[in-house]
Amino acid sequence: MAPVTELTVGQVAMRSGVAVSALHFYEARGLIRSHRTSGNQRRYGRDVLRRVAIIKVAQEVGISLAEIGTALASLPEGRTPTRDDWNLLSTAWRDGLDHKIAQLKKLRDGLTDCIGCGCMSIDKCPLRNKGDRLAREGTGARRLVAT
Amino acid sequence: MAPVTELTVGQVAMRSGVAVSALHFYEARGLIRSHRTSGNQRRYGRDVLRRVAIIKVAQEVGISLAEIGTALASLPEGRTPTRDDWNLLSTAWRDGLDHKIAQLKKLRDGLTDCIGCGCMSIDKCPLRNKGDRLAREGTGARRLVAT
DNA sequence: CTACAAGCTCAACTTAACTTGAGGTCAAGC
DNA sequence: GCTTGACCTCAAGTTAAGTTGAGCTTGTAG
Repeated sequence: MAPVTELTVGQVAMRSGVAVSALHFYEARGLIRSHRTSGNQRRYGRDVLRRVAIIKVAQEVGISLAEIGTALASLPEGRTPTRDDWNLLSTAWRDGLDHKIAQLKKLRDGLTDCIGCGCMSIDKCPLRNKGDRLAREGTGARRLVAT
Repeated sequence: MAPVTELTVGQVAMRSGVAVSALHFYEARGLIRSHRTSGNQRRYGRDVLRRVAIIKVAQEVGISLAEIGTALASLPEGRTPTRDDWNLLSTAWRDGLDHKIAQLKKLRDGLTDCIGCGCMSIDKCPLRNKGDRLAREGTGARRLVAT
């Protein structure tokens, strides 16, 4: 009964709101997968929509495609992510988000505290030191919110 | 009395914790400035330390170098930023920070709400839609925390 | 059966924020 | 007066996450 309703790239692009080129890109990165028609055109299962949705949400939370890829790879291959899968991922990501929020708050509070002092001394300013510690958290990441 | 104690790039790099190449880069971007010795070497006034500190803090808060440059440009040319100057900048940036924190919180809460639903439908999931709106906030910015 | 939209691949371009390297100069110690 | 380390300039490379374009193939509507 349920006709497996395969989707073309264009359709996925339209329904997910990401560009076709981005879908190609995600596929090259192993984040999504497709099979091909006899004419070499991509066809996607419905699960791709959910995967793309997850990708976008995760990105907004500040997770890199690489990390998203790792997380998605942990899901049963080719299966539509279940509620439990999603549960796992979102919980982990939410924790990361909490962490990030906490960091920003610290920064903001430091900013507030520092408004009066005007020192910004590298050695003495609490804001600077807080910042340094923050900046060193990731391994060699120089991008702002790499993690 | 106060010997104006000029600093070399190397010294600034050491004391500020940023690479020499980064200082060159900031200078090229107009974020800091130096004058040259007869032998064409850079010499910095002490104010550069504060400027660099401001740059780093602002970056951690997710402000781009371009924006930082604009803000710094509004400071009296060549003067060591005063407490009032810093006050102005930090207040403005703190507002941005508050905004960003609020956004992330919304996202986190959406994530929490969605844990059970497992839907992630593009059209119906509140998280997705919230995210979309968020993503469209900046003008064509595709980088995560461009603003 | 023929347009023409939609797909395909692959390479190159984009932006931010730097880093790395090549090739050459300056300054300070011995 | 020479060696060594810090500087200088300028060009090219790097990463992330895609986009853009060229040149070619598919598929579908009329």
